[in-house]
Amino acid sequence: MLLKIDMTSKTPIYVQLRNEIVMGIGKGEIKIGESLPTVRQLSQDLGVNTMTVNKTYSILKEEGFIEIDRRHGAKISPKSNKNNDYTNKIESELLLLLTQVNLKGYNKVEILEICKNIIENLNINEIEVKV
Amino acid sequence: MLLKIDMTSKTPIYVQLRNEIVMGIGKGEIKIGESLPTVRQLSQDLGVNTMTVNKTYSILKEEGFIEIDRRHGAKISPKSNKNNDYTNKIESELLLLLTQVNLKGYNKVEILEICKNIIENLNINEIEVKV
Amino acid sequence: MLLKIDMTSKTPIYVQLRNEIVMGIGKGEIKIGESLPTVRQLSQDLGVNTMTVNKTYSILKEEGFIEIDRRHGAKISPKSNKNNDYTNKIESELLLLLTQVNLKGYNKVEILEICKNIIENLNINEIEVKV
Amino acid sequence: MLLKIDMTSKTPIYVQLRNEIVMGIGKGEIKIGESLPTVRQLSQDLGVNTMTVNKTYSILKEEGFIEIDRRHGAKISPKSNKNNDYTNKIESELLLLLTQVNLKGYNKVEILEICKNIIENLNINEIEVKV
DNA sequence: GTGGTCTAGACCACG
DNA sequence: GTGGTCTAGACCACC
Repeated sequence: MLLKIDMTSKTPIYVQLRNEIVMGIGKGEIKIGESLPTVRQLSQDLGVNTMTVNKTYSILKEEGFIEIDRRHGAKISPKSNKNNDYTNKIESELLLLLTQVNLKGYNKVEILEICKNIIENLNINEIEVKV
Repeated sequence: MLLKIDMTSKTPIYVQLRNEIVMGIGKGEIKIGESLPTVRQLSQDLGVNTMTVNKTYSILKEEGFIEIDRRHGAKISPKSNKNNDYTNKIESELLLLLTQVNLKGYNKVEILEICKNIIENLNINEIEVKV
Repeated sequence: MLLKIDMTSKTPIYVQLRNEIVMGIGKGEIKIGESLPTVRQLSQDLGVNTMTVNKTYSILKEEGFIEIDRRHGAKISPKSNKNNDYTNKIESELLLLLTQVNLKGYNKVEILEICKNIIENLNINEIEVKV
Repeated sequence: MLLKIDMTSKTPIYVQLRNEIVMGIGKGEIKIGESLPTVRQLSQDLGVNTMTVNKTYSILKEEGFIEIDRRHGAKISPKSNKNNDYTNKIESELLLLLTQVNLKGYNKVEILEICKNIIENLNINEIEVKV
């Protein structure tokens, strides 16, 4: 999995890193049960502070994407509970996003098409097999 | 249009306000050509500084959602240009979001259903009529 | 001469109007010695305040582009003195503008080409004949 | 780089500052990759508010002249994308400016000479080497 | 340390 | 009347 960070982005580094890892899991580049690099390793590779990577891992753990095993570091979590709070939050973000697409001049059919295209390419099978 | 701000949120006030107004336009609560409250009025109503509201309006103007008419203040913009940069940005956010939904255990059909529900309730007709 | 005003522009109306008239003179759409509309007439046509048009005319007079004759209104001035102060001001604006073009990635040849194209289309002959 | 602000000018401080910095980059007084002073430092040196400098930096960032690196502050951007919207805007300003020079009594040859002089002294080579 | 956000006032340009 | 600019402080998020 290749992790790219833009130091000049407005988005905090720890958020970028979190997003990249989530995308990596989604794409199947890193599989359930596999380990993430150690905090020290990753921070060195990226040239960022260890605190930054640490914060990223804490968030991923909090969100249920990874589990932190004291002995073996951070592993991709096999659980994928449908968490209502979390899902609601994402749905409201989705609403905001699609509203903007709407206001930018796309009609319902076009917006649905955009969504379909994205959904088609989601790496869902791999995950379902594991679960 | 009811604008609610969470003072304890981590999200900056001016961003919350921007999002609320975009949603308000999307829902048709405020229509194209209508005026937004004056900076002073809104800042007083919300109990925030005028510069905060000012910044919100500047962003909305920059994004093309409103226009500032020197004579009559801020109005909802009738323009809805499909801007490629902007659309690409939103699409990548959409990808991230749907990946998360995916990882939370929803399959393709379910995710598509979520999108469909949201799209159904978008207030597109009203907007098209106005344009 | 067609004068177009954008009420939602960041540029003040009286400046837009001043610029449009200068361009009109430059293009030869209105010739030396001819009259501009009265303040009242123009303000009514454009749907702007008479003070606004008044301010535009004052500036044009100040800059030497028009002369205001109490009996016959505003006429395009036949004089075109090379005023050092004014020219210096324009040159520094020119420097700023060309510097930006430069920083946007155009080289000397390209920038010169841009200038040449614009200069070619200036309506200089008409003016020189009049003088 | 020496930055001079005219407190009595009609031009907003943040615009003056923006122009001065663009000129500084153009002249090669500050080179690509180098850092601008911190917001606090510069605001103190100039005797203006931090928010004023902040606004200047935001605009320069928006225009692509600088990048804000979370770790090291504001740096001169190596990018120099030819942006069509931006270029068109500058070209119409150029047309207005050259029309004024024209109306002030300069003929085509003289105007071209003025442009040539300015272009000659643009610090283009330095920039191209750096890129 | 950095930039980002925010406040409670104020004054100005514009129309 | 409107939005735009500015100040002198403050606190926060990030690294």
